[in-house]
Amino acid sequence: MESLADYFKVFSEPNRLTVLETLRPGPLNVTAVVEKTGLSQALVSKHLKLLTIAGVVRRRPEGSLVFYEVIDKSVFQLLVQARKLMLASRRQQLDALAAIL
Amino acid sequence: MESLADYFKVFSEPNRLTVLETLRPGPLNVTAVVEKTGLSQALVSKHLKLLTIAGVVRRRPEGSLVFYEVIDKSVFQLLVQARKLMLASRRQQLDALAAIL
DNA sequence: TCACGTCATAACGACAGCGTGATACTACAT
DNA sequence: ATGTAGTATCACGCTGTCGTTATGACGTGA
Repeated sequence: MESLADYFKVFSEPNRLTVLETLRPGPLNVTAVVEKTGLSQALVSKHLKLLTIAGVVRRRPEGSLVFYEVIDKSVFQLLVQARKLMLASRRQQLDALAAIL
Repeated sequence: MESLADYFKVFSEPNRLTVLETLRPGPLNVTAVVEKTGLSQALVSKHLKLLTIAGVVRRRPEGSLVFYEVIDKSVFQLLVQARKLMLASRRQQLDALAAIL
């Protein structure tokens, strides 16, 4: 996680966001995430690894299972704020369009 | 701007963030941004176009110049919050490392 | 009209990241 | 020991995007 851009990059992938959302309610092991998301196991593992490296998620082996959980739930605040800005931007664009037409 | 991931993608590029930061104090024309950032003119134009499409920035032609300005300055709030989370994540990682060693 | 400064776009090569299929690794049960 | 379920990783093809160079388009002043 060198730059701020790299940090944003973590959340710039739909499937990765899906995985992250899956962990919102609480810790899950890999297979559970696979089932909830419908993504392939290899892909889920990759995204979880990336989220771990990014420090967003914590890895906790438990027997033969590996549980992942969100370290700081305030990341979801970031998602919320981003979504708000996104929607506001859309409105801005529509207004600009209306001004032209 | 389909998904939330796409919105994050807007801020996941170092040079694009640099351009955006340049516009923080106020509107600038393209050449001014080029000079402040040291990036090539073509590249700056591209990033500005993307930021415009994303609804982050507004394009305002004025004579032979084209000024760009940030529409909603609360995007910088997003950047700040992201940076905080990023730094917190780093601390988490160091703590985890220390626990192992 | 011509030249010039400003900005946008096209075409291209380079590279990173995604998703898949196959395979390795690990813990546990039989 | 062997098998099995769960997880990680490798190798690969593919697509998207980044940055550059070159060129096009537009407005302005001589």
